[in-house]
Parts: sequence; structure tokens; C-alpha cells
Amino acid sequence: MSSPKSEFLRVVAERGFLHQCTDLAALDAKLLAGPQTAYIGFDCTADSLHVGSLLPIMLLRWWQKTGNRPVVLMGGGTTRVGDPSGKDESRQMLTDADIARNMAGIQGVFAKYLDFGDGRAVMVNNADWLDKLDYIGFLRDFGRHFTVNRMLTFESVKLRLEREHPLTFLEFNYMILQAYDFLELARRQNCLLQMGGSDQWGNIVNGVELTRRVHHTEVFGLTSPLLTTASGAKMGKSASGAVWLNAERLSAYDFWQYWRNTEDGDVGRFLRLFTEMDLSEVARLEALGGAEINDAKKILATEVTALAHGRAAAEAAAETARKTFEEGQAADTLPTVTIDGTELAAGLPVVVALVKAGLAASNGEAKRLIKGGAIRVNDVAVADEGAKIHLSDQKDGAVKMTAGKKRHVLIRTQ
RNA sequence: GGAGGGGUGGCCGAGCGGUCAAUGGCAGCAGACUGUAAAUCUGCCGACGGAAGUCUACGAAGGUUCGAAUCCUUCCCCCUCCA
Repeated sequence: MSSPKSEFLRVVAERGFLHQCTDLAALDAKLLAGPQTAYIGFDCTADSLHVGSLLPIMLLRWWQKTGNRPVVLMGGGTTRVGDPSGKDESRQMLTDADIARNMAGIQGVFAKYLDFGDGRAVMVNNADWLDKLDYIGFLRDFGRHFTVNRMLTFESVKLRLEREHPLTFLEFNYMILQAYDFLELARRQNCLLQMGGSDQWGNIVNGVELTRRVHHTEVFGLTSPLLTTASGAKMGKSASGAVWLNAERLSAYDFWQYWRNTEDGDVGRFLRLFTEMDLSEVARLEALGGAEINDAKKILATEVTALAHGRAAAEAAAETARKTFEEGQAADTLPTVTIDGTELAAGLPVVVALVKAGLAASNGEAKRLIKGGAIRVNDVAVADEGAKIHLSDQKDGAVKMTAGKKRHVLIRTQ
């Protein structure tokens, strides 16, 4: 179709969220007719979400901003089964207690991105209907709509079969349960649309078809592209592991740093996807060449961080980075580790300090870093593996430790 | 139930009695170059120890041997084919 007329589809198309849609023109017409309800499912496999989930979250946010009602589906039930999509082996079984704790953490993340006031967005848990399913009844009512022939053609299944990795019957059922979720949400919430990442396409289409056959209504599916960086790597890894969206797992400062280090070629795309900045401004920033693109990266970092952690935390992170990188100062807002004052009085080996600061995983690694010339204390390179830091190294009450060019930690005493 | 093939470090994947803390690739970290980018080149990449070395590790437990990831036994798990 040409360009969509509804505000939601127009925005997501312009900003690069659109990968596939079951029927874009028909969906567009529905959206023009009035506010609608859409959902995205999130499994409770960890106690936070990471940047990999940010794309679907932004979709829901735009959905709400353009006047529609988002439903966040927590996979309390489906997490007990495990989605085989994109995984070449089954995930470890989570206990119900794990799932409950994870769900609580994820709910906290959504509170930042969506307005749940007054029913403007709702959160539901598929355990509410999946947990009490009657097996034979379910098979008779819904199992007959799925052929194994078809199920075997899905990407998630083919991957396992081709690689000769086991796919359990438990996991094989995941796609049916997800399809059934859509049906339930169509009934309960009058849900018109399921969105998700492109790896969810098969599961979503199943839900669309099941809903049509059983509920006799037309519902839609829409997926966003799989995100990789310009150099082809999967998104979401940083020096310290996954890029989590909650502050307990990853500080606002480190989150900001992740976006600050975006590759040049990704700046425009990321501004469109992960911020709500005006597209003409994005175009201007994207066009910056050479070192000037760094200004665009700072804006990207601050805007994305503001959504996840709040404007104040984002600007604090930006200011900390400015002092640290542009003025070479030890900004007192850098990540900080507190140690006992007597340790420092006695002379704390740099090696030990690096481990305490989380800059090295073991004494051995700390020594290797020193040997490789990667370590600085108060911006002075450390050459001796046996070097120690003392109380006298404190400046304004802190010793600044640096590993590599980017990782800074302050050591304070209590 | 039967026959055969497998289970190696974050992943892939060599090794098949000693020189194996285990080739190689990917990922990661660091150095150089730069713009807190990419690409490239270089180094590092189990833990502890200043070091000599010690410990832990090749699915699990035993055993053979001066010595095992490598051989034997039992067990667990996976794959393929047969019934």
C-alpha cells in the first residue's frame, strides 16, 4: 500500500518499526475508525527486560500516544512452557516462584513507559486462563485447528529439527498456547492486534488464524524488524553484560554509556526507533559527519535514558560523562564502590581494588589488565602489578580507578 | 527393548595414554590508530600464588596405569536407525 493514513501506522512506518503485517490496509482502516486495543506478550524469563525488548515497548508506547489502548501480556503461563523460537536448545525450567519474582520486576519497567492510569493501558497475565485449561477439552476445541504438518514448517521448529537438537513436546505446544492467548485477548479485551519482534511472526499468525476460526473476527499481526547493529552484531551487549532497563541491574550512567557508544551508522535509525524526537531533527543529527556525529550520540543517549530512567537521571549521566571524558575530571557522580577506611590506610593493592570495583573478575584478570597497560589510578597509568593505593591517593574523598578508556569507578571509604 | 554415534572451556569445534589448562574459529577484554565510533593490526583470555608451583576443569561415579579429556566398568543425558 502507499503510505498509511492512521496516525499509529504512519508513525511506526516512518520511524522504521514495520517489518511485516498480516493486512496493513485493513488494519489502517480499523484504526481510522476509532481507538483500538493491541497487545504484546512478554515472557517472565528474567527480572527485568533489556534493550532487546525496547523495540516492542516503544511500539506499545506509540500505540498509546496515538490514542489507542495497549495491553501488556505477562506470560505467567507460557513462561512455564518456554518459547523455542530462536533458541537452539530448551531453556532451563523456571520455578513458579522465579516466574512470580520476574513478573514483578518486569511490571516495574513498564510503569516507566506506559500510562496505566484509568485503564489507559492494562496488564494481564496469561496464567489466568492457561493454568486452568482442561487438557482434553482444549485439544478438542483448539487442537483440531492445528495440523502438525503446518507446525513442522515453522522456523522455530525447523531449526531444532535440522540441527538435530531436541524439541520437547512441551515446547512444541508453545505456539498453540500463544495463539490461544490472542483468542482470549480478542474475547476478553476486544484486542484487535498483536505485535512483536519478527521472530514472533509464526506465533502471531497462528493466533490470527485461530481467532478467525473460533471467534469469527478478523484480527491482525504486526512485527518489527530484528535489530542488529550496523556492523552486524546483535544488540544489547555491553562490557558488563546485557543492557538491562532497570537501574538495579544496570545504572543509568552505564545505560547512557551504552547508547553513547552507538556506531555511527546506527545513530539515525536508533534515534527514530528509541526516542520520540521529531523526524526532521533526527534527519539533521543523522547528517552530521565526522566527529560531529558525537553530538548526535550524546542526544541519543540522553533521550533514551530519559525514557528508561527519567529526565533527571539522564541529564546527570550526561553531565558525569561530560566531566569525565571531556574535562578529564573525576566526576563525583561516577559509579562508586565503598570500602572500609582501614583497608586503604594499610595500603590496598590495586589488584584487589580492581576486583572490588568490579573492573576485573579475578585477581588474575586484574594483573593482566595492569600488565597490558589498561589501568590508571587518578589518571596515572599503573605499571607495577604490586602497586597499592593509599589514603593519600584520595582526591576529594575518592580514588578514581580506570580500566581501559571508558570504565571508571570511584573508590570511597566509609 | 535392540544396534550404532555422541556428551570437551561463554558458544562452535579439534584432540583420542604423557610435551593438554587442552589446536582453531566466534564472542569478550586490553593496547595502537581515532571521534568514548567502525574497520584494521597487536596482545590477553580457569582460579590462587611474587615465583617455583598448587588446585579445579574435558556428562557423573568408580577402576587400570608411574601417568587419562584420551583405556575399562557402571550410571545419567542426547542423536540416528530398527522392533
